[in-house]
Amino acid sequence: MPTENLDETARQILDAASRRFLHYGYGKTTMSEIAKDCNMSTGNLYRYFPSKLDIAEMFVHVLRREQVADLRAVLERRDLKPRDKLREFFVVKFKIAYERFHDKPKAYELSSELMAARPKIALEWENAEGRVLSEILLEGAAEGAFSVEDAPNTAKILLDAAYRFTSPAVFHEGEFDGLAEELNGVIDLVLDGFSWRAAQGGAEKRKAADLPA
Amino acid sequence: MPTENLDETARQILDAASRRFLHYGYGKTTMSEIAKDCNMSTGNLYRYFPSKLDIAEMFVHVLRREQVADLRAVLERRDLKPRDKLREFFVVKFKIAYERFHDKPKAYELSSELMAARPKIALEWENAEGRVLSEILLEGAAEGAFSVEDAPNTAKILLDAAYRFTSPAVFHEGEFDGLAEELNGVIDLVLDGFSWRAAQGGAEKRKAADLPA
DNA sequence: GGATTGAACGTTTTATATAATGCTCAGGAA
DNA sequence: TTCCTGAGCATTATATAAAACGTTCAATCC
Repeated sequence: MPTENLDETARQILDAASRRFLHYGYGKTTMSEIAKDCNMSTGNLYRYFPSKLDIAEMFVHVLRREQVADLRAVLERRDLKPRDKLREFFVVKFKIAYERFHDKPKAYELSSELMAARPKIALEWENAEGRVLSEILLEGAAEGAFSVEDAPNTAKILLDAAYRFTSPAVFHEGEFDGLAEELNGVIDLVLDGFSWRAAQGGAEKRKAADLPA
Repeated sequence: MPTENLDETARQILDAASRRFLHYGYGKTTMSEIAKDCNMSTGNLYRYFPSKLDIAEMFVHVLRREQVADLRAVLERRDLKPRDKLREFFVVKFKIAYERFHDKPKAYELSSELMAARPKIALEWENAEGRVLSEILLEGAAEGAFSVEDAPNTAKILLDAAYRFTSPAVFHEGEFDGLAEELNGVIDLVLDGFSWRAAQGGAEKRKAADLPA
């Protein structure tokens, strides 16, 4: 997905659309409004974007790049050990989801509509986050703090375990503090799981023999 | 919530309503249809239920009692050790959510509408499940398999960690096997966490000193 | 007198008509 | 030739009218 190598006109269109998306929402901004903001005709918009939905896709692409950058910033902090980075990764992700939902309801609505129309781009985003998390895991493995057999898969499992705190479809009211505490509880348990695996000298595999016939 | 000590007429109403709810959905079944099925007037329905929504509430109450009974059956199995009960608890809960969503879409829709109108009853249900899970944890603690400081709170944390696999708002397609595998990955990690805590001889507390200033 | 009815009320849902929107493309401007 | 326009088309959204619905209660029945 290009976002720097955009024609200047395309950037102008994207900016105008973004302002209206944030203020009025996707459904309430029209192509002719965007065109008027840019002093051009509706037809000309289509020389830079195939459709209105593609403008929206580029818009959330920019938003999400910022989010992934915030998460990557956690990875690059020098003052945190891998275990603390792991916790901080999810705290930041939780805050992003919570604040987005509460402060930018229009952006949330836009994301929802886009996900419904373009399910695939949700996967790309998850993968980008998973890659950052994998790097944290590998760093921890290198230092002996974790014992990670398959970093991408472990990252996916961790993202699953924290899903409750990062899925925007879930938040309801001013329950931030309670949720944050529960998230820390999950992270505590997960970190203890890693401690156990590290102490065992390797990733534990579930033993099928333990299950009844 | 009473469900056995129901007037026979109330039971008749509930049965008629349930059939229509499952077949046509909540919105598409009318009070006059229910009344006609029971050979009575619409007015008479209100002598047994305060409103249509209360009939729906009783309907899902019955459904969910069955689900909690399925979960409690796991607790009472003699052939499973506590750790396996914990895994089985979540596998059963996952299957319930998945099959409900795929096989009984109308019941799912009904649940959603009821949750929107009566948010409190979702909490009751969660608490009922949490109680069963707490008992599994306490059993494990008694045998030394787990080290659990606060069983209800730990149960809540575990339910959070498995939220991805039990929230009906999440399922999309025939992704059952993949999700089941990920759920087992989460359980593996959680069980390793419990192993660590048991080995440490007590529930680990997160140390604030570990976090940077 | 206690149990039941069904017409009547205010509200919600649905059906319909009307306006607005996303997008295309033949033609004009640079 | 290259870039741009805006009227026109099919579709979607909005506004409005009509029907149906949940609920109540005075009248009716047993």
